[in-house]
Amino acid sequence: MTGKMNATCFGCQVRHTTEWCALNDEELALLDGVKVPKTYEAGTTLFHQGDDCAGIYCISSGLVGVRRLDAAGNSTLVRLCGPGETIGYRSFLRKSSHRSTAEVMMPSTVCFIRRATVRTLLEQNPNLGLRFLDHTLKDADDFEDRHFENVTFTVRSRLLSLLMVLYERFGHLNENGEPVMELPISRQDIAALIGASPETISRSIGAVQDEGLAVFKGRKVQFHSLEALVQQLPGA
Amino acid sequence: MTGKMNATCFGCQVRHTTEWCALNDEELALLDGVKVPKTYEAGTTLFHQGDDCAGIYCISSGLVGVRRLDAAGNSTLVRLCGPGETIGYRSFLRKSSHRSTAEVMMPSTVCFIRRATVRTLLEQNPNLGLRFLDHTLKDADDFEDRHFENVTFTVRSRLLSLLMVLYERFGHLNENGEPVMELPISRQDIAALIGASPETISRSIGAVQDEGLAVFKGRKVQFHSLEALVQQLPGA
DNA sequence: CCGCTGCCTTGATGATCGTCAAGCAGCGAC
DNA sequence: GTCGCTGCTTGACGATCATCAAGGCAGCGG
Repeated sequence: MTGKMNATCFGCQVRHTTEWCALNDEELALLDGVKVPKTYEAGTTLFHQGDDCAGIYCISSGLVGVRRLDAAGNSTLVRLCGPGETIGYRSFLRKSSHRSTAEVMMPSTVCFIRRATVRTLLEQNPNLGLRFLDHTLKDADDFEDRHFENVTFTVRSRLLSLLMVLYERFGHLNENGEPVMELPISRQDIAALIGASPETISRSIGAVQDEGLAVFKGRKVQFHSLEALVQQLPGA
Repeated sequence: MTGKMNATCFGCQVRHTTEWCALNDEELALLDGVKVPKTYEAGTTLFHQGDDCAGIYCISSGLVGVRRLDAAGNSTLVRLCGPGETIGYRSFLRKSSHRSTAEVMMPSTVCFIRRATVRTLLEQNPNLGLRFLDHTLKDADDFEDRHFENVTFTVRSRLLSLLMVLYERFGHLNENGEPVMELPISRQDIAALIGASPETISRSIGAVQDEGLAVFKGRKVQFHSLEALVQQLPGA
């Protein structure tokens, strides 16, 4: 079942943040005609690691997690993608199979665009290619940053850093004007994201709580002061 | 001083592995006329973190290290670039300042190409843009892999992995048919690359040696058997 | 030849973090 | 309700790793 509001690309709320903002009306009509929008419930997988890349996915709402399997077969959350983000595009551009698994983390509506369609659009509109280039450049820089963080930060710092990133997307002020957030992912996934064991994360959260920076109740977090938290991050 | 052999792009040994393989003879002549080739000795820095991106650098021989400064001001080696690789191109494409410092690690000859020249070539030849896209895609995937490695591998595994990567570029068989290699970087830089302290690296090297996998003497390494070493890497 | 300096090693110690195991809270199924 | 499941927490322990400090060893200038 698909929500009425996002049924067409023209009405899509997040289009201007995606690669597709490079398209003109005619091209957008083409895209609109062949895209496959769908709402998924949490737990669904869009594609599996090793699958052929059949096309790319454009998230219109919700949250999708990208996972990778290690040598032992354990699935590790590598990153999160939200509304306005495109996934599977790198495998598409490299004409290779998927290097990771995409799993829906929250109820989400996602549009699928077949490989052939994207190719046609890319040939018609060179600006679309530049958008993909921009996206790839940003991804490369992001991964470089995260690699640097993992090497130079402690688990505690990485946790605080992740909390701030999540807050930017999922946080808000409650009725008392206090910054609060509902964590979109489990502690196990938090652990995988920052490269630590779930137990260590649990203890780290406890420590952050003891210092009065935030209060955790299940997946609900209430921060005492965002400024105090930012100050604790490496780099002043 | 510039070596005679690599004085022109047409004679450049590594051109077919660079982005410039997309250029036709006419475009190559343009590039050849304005490029600035130079040989640097070890220790020189090509550009500093935070500098404006004046153009891109194409390594024709030698080795260049990419460093980043952490909050405390320590410089940590992030990656190595060898002949046929282009550096500074992501800052150029994003029209931003350099996110890292490039330091010559071995005597190297490097060609500098001014920003305006690259722009002109990009406008003339769309294939060149595709080459840059490919390079960026590869970089993004590489960083994703390394992030995954850092999170899931131990220091020992990361060391062995790095040794194999270095061997592919700097290793060879000696007169007795044994695989040997001269390490291009210091232990401190090895430590930074894999995210560990120099002391831990020293001890890790000792352990690898005790197990008979390799013998280290200063920067000289002699492997007992590459197959045995590969088997020790995670993922069978 | 001496002393210096940078780089590497080694040892001792403690902090951090992973692992194993048990207990607990929430939650849906029945 | 209560059973069982899953995810989270806690404790105890050991392995790993960083830190501090001392010493060795080459290269180099005096």
